[in-house]
Amino acid sequence: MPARPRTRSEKTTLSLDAIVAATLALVDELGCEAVSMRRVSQAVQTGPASLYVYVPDRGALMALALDLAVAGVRLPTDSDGDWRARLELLVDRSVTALAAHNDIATVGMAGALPGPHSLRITEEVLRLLRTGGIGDAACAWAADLIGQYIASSALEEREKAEEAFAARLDTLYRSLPTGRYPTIHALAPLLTSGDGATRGAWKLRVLIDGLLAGA
Amino acid sequence: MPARPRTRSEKTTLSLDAIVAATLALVDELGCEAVSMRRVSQAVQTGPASLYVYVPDRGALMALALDLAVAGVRLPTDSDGDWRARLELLVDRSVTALAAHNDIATVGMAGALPGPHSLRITEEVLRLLRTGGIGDAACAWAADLIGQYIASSALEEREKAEEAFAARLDTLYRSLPTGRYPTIHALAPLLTSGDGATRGAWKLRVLIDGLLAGA
DNA sequence: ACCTGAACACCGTTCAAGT
DNA sequence: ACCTGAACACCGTTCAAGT
Repeated sequence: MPARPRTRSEKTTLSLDAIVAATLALVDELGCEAVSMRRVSQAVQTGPASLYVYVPDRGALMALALDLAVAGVRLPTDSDGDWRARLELLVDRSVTALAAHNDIATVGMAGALPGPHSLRITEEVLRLLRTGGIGDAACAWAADLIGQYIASSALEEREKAEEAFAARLDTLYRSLPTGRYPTIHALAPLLTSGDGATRGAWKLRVLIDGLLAGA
Repeated sequence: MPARPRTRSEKTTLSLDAIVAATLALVDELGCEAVSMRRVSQAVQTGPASLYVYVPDRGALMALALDLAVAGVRLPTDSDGDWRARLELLVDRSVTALAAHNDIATVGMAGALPGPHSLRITEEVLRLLRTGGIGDAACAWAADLIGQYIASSALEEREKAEEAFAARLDTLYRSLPTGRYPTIHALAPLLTSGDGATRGAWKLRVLIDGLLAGA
């Protein structure tokens, strides 16, 4: 076989998709804070300056990675039940998708504008709430509340260090002076009990119950 | 008058309190991301290495600043009404305190352990929920949910750039293709309507209604 | 004993220069 | 036209050396 006359060896052509995918993979591995433009550029085999051809700055790149994290979320279908069952399923899938990518949800709370995949989920949340007969203004605010819930819960449920954090919290609670913190002390076993999914389902139920109570 | 024989000129003695206060002031001014150990050390007139005598690392310093941000929150008293009114007041005060310090709430979501002032608020939230006759397990999970709500809302309501962000969101929503995002398009005016406080009060009401519905 | 200068191994971003 | 080396102005953290 003839020697291949490539100039760039194994190097894949640079593209926005490749850069964003590499970014998300690094977030999975190292967490958002440790993902630098330089590390991303290494992962796609260039220098840091080359990334700026595709992306205006680090924040925009992280926002793209956030949107990619949520790209695979499937919207519930008719066979998934009534509007409420479908809403709970959609929210749960969104939390799971984000939690699977370490602390990528922090990007959303940092004030990035939502990308197309996030918007697709927001659109469906709003549509389901309306199907449920919630008033328009309440839909708008409820979608906001649900968005907050998704981001917070994704952070709480993320795979890396969830149980480790719970254990540190538990130790803290038990070490607290009984005099100043009697209730925390009394409820300490409950405060860190249950896995993320169970707590999440409970919280989401509370949230929707509250919505319906006010309607 | 005699020449003062000071060696260190105007320099205040270094102390943990001074360092934490300087850190929070810089967060107010620049935002968490831009607050570096070097800038803090400048503000207290030393070199960066000196901070490590008082604090193990940047994360711990930010956690102390977070706790300081919430140190001034007054607990509601008997004259503030029943448990629910008092809970709503306490949560509102906590959100306001955090929102007054730029994006300091991000530190909480980044997984810092709660400091004594945060714990004092958690203790009172739990106590009030119990007073309301909520079951112990529900109290524990509800306190968690309320904590998430406080941090998220503080970020949403922070003074810097709240209205600017709402305007950017509004522009985005209106620019969306009607075909793919009909509901967002239809509700666009409502999605960014209302000031932070109004939305916050509404959300908190929903949350507690939901708690009571499930009890 | 307490403090810190200087160094190490990093950052994000820009821009002149190269192909 | 597209890409990037090299530089600029920063980082967090450590530790040997000073007082």
